Amino acid sequence: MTVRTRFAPSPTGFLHIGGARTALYNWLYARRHGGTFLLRVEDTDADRSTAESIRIILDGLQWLGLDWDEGPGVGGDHGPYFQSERNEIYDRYLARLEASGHVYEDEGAIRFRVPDKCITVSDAVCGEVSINLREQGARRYDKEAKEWVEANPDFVIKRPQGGYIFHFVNVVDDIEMAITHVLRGEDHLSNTPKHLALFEALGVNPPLFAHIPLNLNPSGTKMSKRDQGALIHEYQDNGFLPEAVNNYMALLGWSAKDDQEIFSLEELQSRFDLTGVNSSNSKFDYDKCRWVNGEHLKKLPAATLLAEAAPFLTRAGIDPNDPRVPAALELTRDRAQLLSEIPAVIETIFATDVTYDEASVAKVREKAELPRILAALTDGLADAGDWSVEGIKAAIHEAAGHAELKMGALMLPCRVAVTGRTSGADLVPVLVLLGKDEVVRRLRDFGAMSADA
RNA sequence: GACCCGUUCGUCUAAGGGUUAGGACACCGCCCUUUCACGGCGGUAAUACGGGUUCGAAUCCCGUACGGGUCGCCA
Repeated sequence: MTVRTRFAPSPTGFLHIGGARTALYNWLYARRHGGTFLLRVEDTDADRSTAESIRIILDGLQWLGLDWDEGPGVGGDHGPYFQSERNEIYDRYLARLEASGHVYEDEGAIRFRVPDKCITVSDAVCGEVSINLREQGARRYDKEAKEWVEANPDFVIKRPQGGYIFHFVNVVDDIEMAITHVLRGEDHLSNTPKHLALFEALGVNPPLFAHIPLNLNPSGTKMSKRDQGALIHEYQDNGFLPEAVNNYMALLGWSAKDDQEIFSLEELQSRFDLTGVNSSNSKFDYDKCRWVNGEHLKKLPAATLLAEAAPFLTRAGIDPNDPRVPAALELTRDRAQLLSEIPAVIETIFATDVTYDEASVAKVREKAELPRILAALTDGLADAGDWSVEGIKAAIHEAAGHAELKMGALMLPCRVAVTGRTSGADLVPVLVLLGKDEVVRRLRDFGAMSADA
């Protein structure tokens, strides 16, 4: 039997990390087993679904690289893939339930007759879970009034106005689309007996269910769209790599059972397994997510790094086509965890004016011998014969000798004079990229500025 | 509130009856680097609690506490 999994988002206007992770697990499972991953849009609630809100979700999946084999834009033999276009199919299934006496009308709505028996979900992650829907549904807790009210355990599957309800369309579509494995959030575990009852009434064997634990925010409550890291499009804006986001999402709720933390998508594909999915909720850790991104950044091929960083460079006023950019980018690999942090590391190379950081300047001015250091540096570098890493090092070394100081004593003043701050990219390569004239000019300017002050 | 699921360092997790309870992020220290980082080494830090079962429990069972979820003519 070929594995068929699906991601079935409802268009809410954003792709939430919880949804994205569900999509990832389904995608990985299908890819791992040579199966089919399909995308179905659950837009039965017409108020919320707009072309725009659907587009955002599709864009998010595309950015992550979670391509679907059937669904919007690619078609397939089990379409249409929008629930809003599948009414004729739902009508047909409803007719079957009517014929077998499983439904009845109640004030215009159609209710499904819930069986009075214990229904057991055999879940690949949670084990066996049993519920009697008739007993469970006989009363309902009114949260506002904080009291119990009588309830009809037979749940509605079609509104008086004609629209079908989630539980019903979800089951019908999983049948029609021949879904074999349903991996979804644990918030659906309590709904699953309803779905099993529908499968049984329709005489169809249910798919295998695997309810995955939820991702919580750092305070331990459900991630809302306001929580840091909740929205996929923000990862893109903030300078994350899609592969790193997939890596981190995979780690939230799944383990390869060894000590590996950094995975390429291909590795994830070959390693992902339901037995590695754990059963308790996890809290989102933005710092670790950043670290994972940094690790991926270090491994990126030069050309890819340039392509990924380009929009961020442009935004910071650096021309990605500048011939010095590839070399400059190499200086950022150990210093930036996000693409968005890259410009700050190297912008001084491309700037026409140095921006001096007050604290950094103050630190250097504490030194009594600063004028002597700057003079030695300026003269030494101006006379440097070979403007290369080795040549510059030799020149600085020589300058230190003339000033009767150690080379280390010159490096920080040089850094502040040339770049404006005490921290940044490896200094000597920066000097190389800057060019001798510019470096000497900056040293002179800083020297003059310090003499005035 | 009823029902369901869960509980190992602050966080993500490993250990499926016998380990000095392992790794990673974060944090702290040392080393390396004549700059800034990376890196290396080391440290602080966990089996929620109480009962069983067993020669032996993080691991199996029961209870309690805590957390999450579901209880719609939302998905």
